[in-house]
Amino acid sequence: MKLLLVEDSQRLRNALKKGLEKEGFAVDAIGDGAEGLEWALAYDYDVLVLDLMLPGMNGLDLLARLRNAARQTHVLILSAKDQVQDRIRGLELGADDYLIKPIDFNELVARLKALVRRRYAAKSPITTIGAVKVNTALNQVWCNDREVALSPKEFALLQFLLAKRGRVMSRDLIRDHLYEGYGDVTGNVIDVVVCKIRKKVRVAGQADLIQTKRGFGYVIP
Amino acid sequence: MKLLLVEDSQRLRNALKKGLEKEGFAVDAIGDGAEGLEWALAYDYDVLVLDLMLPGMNGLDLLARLRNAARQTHVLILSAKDQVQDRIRGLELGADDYLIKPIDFNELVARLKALVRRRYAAKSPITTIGAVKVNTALNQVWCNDREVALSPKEFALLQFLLAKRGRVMSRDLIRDHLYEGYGDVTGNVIDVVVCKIRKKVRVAGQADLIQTKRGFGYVIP
DNA sequence: GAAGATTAAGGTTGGATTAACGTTTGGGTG
DNA sequence: CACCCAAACGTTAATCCAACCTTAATCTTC
Repeated sequence: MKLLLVEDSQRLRNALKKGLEKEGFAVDAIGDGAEGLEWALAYDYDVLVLDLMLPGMNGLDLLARLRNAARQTHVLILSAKDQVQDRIRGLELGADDYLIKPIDFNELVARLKALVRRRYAAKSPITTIGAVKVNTALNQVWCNDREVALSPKEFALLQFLLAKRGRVMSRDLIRDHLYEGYGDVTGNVIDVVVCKIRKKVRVAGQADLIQTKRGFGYVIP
Repeated sequence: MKLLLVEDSQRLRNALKKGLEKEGFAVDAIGDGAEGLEWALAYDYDVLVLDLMLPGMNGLDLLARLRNAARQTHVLILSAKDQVQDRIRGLELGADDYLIKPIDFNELVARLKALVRRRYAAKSPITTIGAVKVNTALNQVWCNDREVALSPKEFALLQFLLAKRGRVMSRDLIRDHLYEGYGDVTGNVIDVVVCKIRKKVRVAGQADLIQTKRGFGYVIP
């Protein structure tokens, strides 16, 4: 899940980035409003976390211009306790949710996941495919009623393919969704991660959860 | 692959033209903004590479007018590092991608190819012809409600003929689209691929999806 | 130092390409 | 008009190479 974080304070920015990455998000973190808008317009993020007080360009302006460019990216606003008017304005401009600083990290994660779920039109955080059950809210995977431990990256990949279920995802697309920035990651990383997931989530006598379409990419059918 | 390059500096223009032609693009290179707009409107380019700093007409104006004329041509912007505002404006106006000077030529080529791919993939995703249904978004082909697996090359060829439906495509044209850059592909490759597609997508008692116009090429009528 | 992420290397598979040969087409000729 | 021939096209089989899978080693991070 690709996430853009636009936040003034470097302390908070770094802390959030780290925490969110542990939760399986691929985070691009920007400190400047104008630059943030640039990134938001240039790429297709799953969700945007937006502080309202920004140098370069005000958070509300950023949001307005994003919506003006007809972008539907889900946006969660971070605001101070006394910025009631701004918060209202933000929701009017098409923000999808907001949190008041100081932030409860777990609540932030929960709300972000809800937004992502909404984006992919999944009603429930739990998906069951054959003998495999995935809970995207708790980052848990069950296989034949036994929990299997996936690493953050493994889980992120599984979750992404699940969100795009039925569609074949090329390695390029997967890479862009699992890693920050664009196009820098090379090699066979994706292959290896897929291999590991398969090994962990394998049920004897059954087709693999993740199938490969040679020359195109991977799918969960 | 028809490409329009609108770039002020003659040095860069010539260099890019040569390089891109070596990569298999058919390049029209223009140095003036107003003239560039004329060309962009006059022909149906696969992709437009647009410098922002131009004599005659500003690159952003050019882009605005192009979109104003309802042209969907994919546009890649070239800008200097400090032109953040212009870049944002460009993306808002409907540019599809941008690169910051100085340009990494390989990255330029990679991104241009991605844009062209997007162009041919993002038409209407589902086409039905007789008993055959093609979903270009999912890389799937259905024949009599049974999915048939096409290889990447087979799919690319089918997709190309579909995009040009009704028009007879010569082997040369097809080759140029399927084998960008490498140029000298000889032999009967196209014939073989067509044969394979036909075999896979054949419906008893019905004319083949792909028809051959002897001496001219292939069509999907 | 332990878990996870990434790179590297080897083995395997299947698509791409070539080449050879069979088939059709269309026009020229008696 | 029937025939023939050459070029264009169709099909199949064999070879080659790129994509893929897996394991192991190396690099990061906490």
